[in-house]
Amino acid sequence: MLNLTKKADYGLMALKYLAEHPETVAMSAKDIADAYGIPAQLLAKILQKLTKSGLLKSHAGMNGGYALARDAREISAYEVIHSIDGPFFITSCTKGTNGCELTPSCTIKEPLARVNETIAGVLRSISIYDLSDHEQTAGQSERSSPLVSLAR
Amino acid sequence: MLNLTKKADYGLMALKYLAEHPETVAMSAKDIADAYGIPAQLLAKILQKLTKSGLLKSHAGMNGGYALARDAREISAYEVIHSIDGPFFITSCTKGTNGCELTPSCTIKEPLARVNETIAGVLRSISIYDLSDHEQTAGQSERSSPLVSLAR
DNA sequence: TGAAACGCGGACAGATTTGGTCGTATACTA
DNA sequence: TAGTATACGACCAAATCTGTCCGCGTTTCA
Repeated sequence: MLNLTKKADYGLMALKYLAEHPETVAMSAKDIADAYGIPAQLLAKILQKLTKSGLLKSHAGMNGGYALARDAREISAYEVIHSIDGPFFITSCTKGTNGCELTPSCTIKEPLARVNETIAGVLRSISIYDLSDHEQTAGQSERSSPLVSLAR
Repeated sequence: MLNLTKKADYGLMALKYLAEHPETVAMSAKDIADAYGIPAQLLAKILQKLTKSGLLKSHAGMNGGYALARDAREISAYEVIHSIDGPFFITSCTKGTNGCELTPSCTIKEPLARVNETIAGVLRSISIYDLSDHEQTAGQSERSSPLVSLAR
């Protein structure tokens, strides 16, 4: 199906939300969850993962919560998805540490590995900032660089 | 996890196999399954789907089997995946016919829809022929066109 | 004309993944 | 020390995926 898990969606939404509220020092998992109507405890676990990956900073205790560890422009969708869902591979055989032993004749994964890398590149080129609504819709200044360039 | 299902893998492998044996009039599902060591009955159902989608031609009866309905260059990986796994969307909310009603605030899917379209474009640009081993590794004549070009 | 080889298609069971909850421990603040 | 928040593991339910079984229609060939 080639789709992200709901967890990754939630993670992206949460980071987007944080990016849109830069004035707030920290937002609790519950605040964000309520804003989007997603399960608070589930989101909490997702944010914990993102914290462990270094994308978020956490602060326990009263008035605690989460905040972006870096500028929204410096956090790519790829990092978020990778942190939550783990390394993704388009082919199911590339999963294990050892290639598909069962089907040594699976010669298909070599070409698809390039496709995989292309998709990863696309996701790497998207930042949380790109996802968020930044109202200053002036000229598309930093839109000059192509999102993808794939050479063989 | 953003990966293809095993069925899609199997389907691509089977088409690749057919593309590499153009001299054969028809190959039975069992033949292909044996060649790769994948479950024959499962592959049979996959090939049936591909037949219904018009990517394969089938022939029942003795010495029957499947053959590519078009030239391998004219069948894209996108078509194969789409036939087997159905329409894929990177975001889980874009799934239903109606957007995510539960979370009307899910403003994330709009930017990701473009990513989705990019990935689809990549897959559309890959043909079964690209996957197969075509021994005439002369000059990369038809490799001049870029696989992806994404403008905003 | 009948048997063998093959595609067609639904039903279904087992395995795996995902989504979500609960409980408890820990950290910080007032 | 009470209250609020993160941290983390165990656990369950639902959905999905993988694979099998079975009966049927079709074609070929002896």
